[in-house]
Amino acid sequence: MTRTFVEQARRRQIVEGTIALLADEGFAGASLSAIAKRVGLSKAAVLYHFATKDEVLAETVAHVLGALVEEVGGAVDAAGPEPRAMLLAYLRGFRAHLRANRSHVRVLIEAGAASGADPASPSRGQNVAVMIRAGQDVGDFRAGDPRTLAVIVNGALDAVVGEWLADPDYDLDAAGTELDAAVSRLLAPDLSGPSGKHPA
Amino acid sequence: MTRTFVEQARRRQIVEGTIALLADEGFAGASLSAIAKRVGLSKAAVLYHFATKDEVLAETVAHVLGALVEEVGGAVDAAGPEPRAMLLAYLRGFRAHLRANRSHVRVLIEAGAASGADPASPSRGQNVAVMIRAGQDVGDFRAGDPRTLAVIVNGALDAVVGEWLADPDYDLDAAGTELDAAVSRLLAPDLSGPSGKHPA
Amino acid sequence: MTRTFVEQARRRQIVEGTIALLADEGFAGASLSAIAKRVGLSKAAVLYHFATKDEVLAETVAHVLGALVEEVGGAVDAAGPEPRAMLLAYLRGFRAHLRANRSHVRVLIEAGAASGADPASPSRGQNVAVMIRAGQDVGDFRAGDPRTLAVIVNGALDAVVGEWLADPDYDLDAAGTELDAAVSRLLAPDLSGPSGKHPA
Amino acid sequence: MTRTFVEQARRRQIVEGTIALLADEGFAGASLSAIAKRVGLSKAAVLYHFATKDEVLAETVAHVLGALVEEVGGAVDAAGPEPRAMLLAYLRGFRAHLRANRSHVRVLIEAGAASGADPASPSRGQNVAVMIRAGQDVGDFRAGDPRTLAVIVNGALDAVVGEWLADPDYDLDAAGTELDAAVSRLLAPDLSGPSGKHPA
DNA sequence: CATGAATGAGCATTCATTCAT
DNA sequence: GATGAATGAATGCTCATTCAT
Repeated sequence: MTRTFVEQARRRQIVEGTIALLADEGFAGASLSAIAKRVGLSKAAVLYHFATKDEVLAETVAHVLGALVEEVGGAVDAAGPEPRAMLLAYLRGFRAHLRANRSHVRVLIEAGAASGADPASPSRGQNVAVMIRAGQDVGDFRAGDPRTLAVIVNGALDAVVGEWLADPDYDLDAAGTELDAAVSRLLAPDLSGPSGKHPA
Repeated sequence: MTRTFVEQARRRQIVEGTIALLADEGFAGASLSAIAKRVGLSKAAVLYHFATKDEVLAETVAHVLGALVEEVGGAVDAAGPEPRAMLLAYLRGFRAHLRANRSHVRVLIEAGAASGADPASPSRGQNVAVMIRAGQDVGDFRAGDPRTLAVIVNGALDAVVGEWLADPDYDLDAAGTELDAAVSRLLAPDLSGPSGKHPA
Repeated sequence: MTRTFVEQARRRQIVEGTIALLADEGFAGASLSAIAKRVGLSKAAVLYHFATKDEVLAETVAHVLGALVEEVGGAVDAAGPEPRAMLLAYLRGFRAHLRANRSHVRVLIEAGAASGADPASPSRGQNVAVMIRAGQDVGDFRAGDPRTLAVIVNGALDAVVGEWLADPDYDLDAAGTELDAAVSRLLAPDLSGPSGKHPA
Repeated sequence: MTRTFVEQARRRQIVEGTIALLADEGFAGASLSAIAKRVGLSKAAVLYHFATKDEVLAETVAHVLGALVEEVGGAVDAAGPEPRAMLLAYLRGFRAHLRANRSHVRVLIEAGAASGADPASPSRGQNVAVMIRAGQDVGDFRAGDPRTLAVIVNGALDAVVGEWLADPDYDLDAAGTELDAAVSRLLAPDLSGPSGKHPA
């Protein structure tokens, strides 16, 4: 179970190469020999460090997801405890992380499309839903099913990043500003009345 | 060039089977023999009706996309010329079509993820952008880059449908109502001033 | 066994198409569907007239061979009975027939290469050998193993025609004149002595 | 680029097996699995050493051709510089090499029939033509188009070897002696006059 | 007579995986 | 640690042939 330092470095190296390969060719083009060639090792060497090709891919996705969660999670935590600020930090941190790690985007998209509905683990939706519910509780956000609102917010966020991936000329920062405003508006409480209570 | 009626029926039957298979296994599992087994034919028989496996997949995607475009496009056109009504018809028609054709959803998702950014052809974003711009011109929608707003709306819409695909217990109708409201809000013009002019 | 007139015409038509196809693509490219397409029939229609694809090919080769034997044989018989004149008629008739039926050449070459050594049936060599032996008996040709001399003459003849097939600019008539001279010389009796007697 | 010694041995082994297979079944029967079975490997193993089945066949033909050219070319060069001696060395060396490598013959025949007109590369004819022209220049050979004379000589040579391939009882040595005599006669200069000048 | 439809066998090739070294 | 060698299973596709109509 305990891995030597060198061993960990080799695994990391293989994962990095796989990310780069996935960014260029997608999962469909990620054969074991393609991975090996990218990393500069033999196929057998890759399978020496990983039991299986699927393990390589799983760890690659986990790594991408982990990096995202770590950075974005940190930013969100740092922005606490007001829900509005946390949600904003989430939106901005998410975009910032992927702008800085463009090659991660395709991994996330295809991993999401292949498996469940949500690219970044099922818990992503839940985390955002929790933030939204908290905002509703303090009256920052309007009423509405938190789960669905979270789905909407995440969907919009993913779509903006995806558009940038497909078209590098697309201005992600400008779009991000637009997105922040849109999320603000769609979650803004009604002017009249208290609302605040979430139903479902 | 002209195909006999029976021939068209067979092709249709193969396409339907492929849709069902893709819904269950995704593109990665859609080998020719899997398709053939699903349809109840031999591999060679499938290739008798289609020149190539890729042609089967292409026609399948085209069929799914065509059905979507036809129904949703019809609903939008019927909703006539006010942009708000058209956009609402788009959101509702899209959900209604996919609720009635659940197996189409995964085809759209994976087809979109594989090719460009947008599942339903690049023009989907443009069509929605045009509706949004029209709404801005008549003062129904607030200012903001139509392209990004369209990306946001479509992203939210896709995410809601995707959530329903991943979790059949998810109440798509309730979520849809929530989504309509959210889109309304995020596009609603500011109370003060006319604005209405789109920048980019 | 007895075939109707129409039936024979259809078979002939298929054979002609196959000859043309073989001239263009060779045996390797002569799939049943390629044959059918060339003739303008369905695969099934071809197999209605012939039990088997191999039967099509066999009859095609037989037809090509038959045409050759008939014309050349006629010319040789007409030139008789002097062996020298007959052999000359053979050489000229062979070239003339293939110059007039260029598409037959590749059929003969590939049929010969695929099966035994001699393109045009094993008996071709024997017939030429008989002519040579006759010439030796009357003192027109020098001594030497008739079988080998026949092999040499036929080999030279085939090579000249093959060269013309490979290079349409090659002057077959000039080469033919050269060949006739060469054969004359290589079979010419020695000036001194009687010889004439064949050994083996 | 550089291949290990063991790797070269394996490739050679596969090539040898392919030669044997081609001798028995011809190109038409040389499927990859037939090759693999002959060598005692799996199909995948053969494709591990060669990128492609066509590469196997190409290297096989190249090997056969190379061995022929090397041995015969060496014999011809050693016989130099008189044209008559060189041509004789060519005829004898060619037969000797193929008598010692019977399995090569069918490879040469079918490779030649498949591609251009001439089994052993287009340059074979040219090389012989050059020898003939040289002999004409020194008055050893009679006048006549060197290209056609080369075609005739090579055709006769191939035919003799082909006859021996088809009938193992055929006495190749006796036939070779006969062939040498025949070529001598057909190229012998006229008794009267010098001639020697080649026209075309 | 002729064909559209269908199929099983075979094709070359790719793949993830195993193993001796 | 790492790799070259090898393989069985699966891939998309072509083929000659069958058969109901």
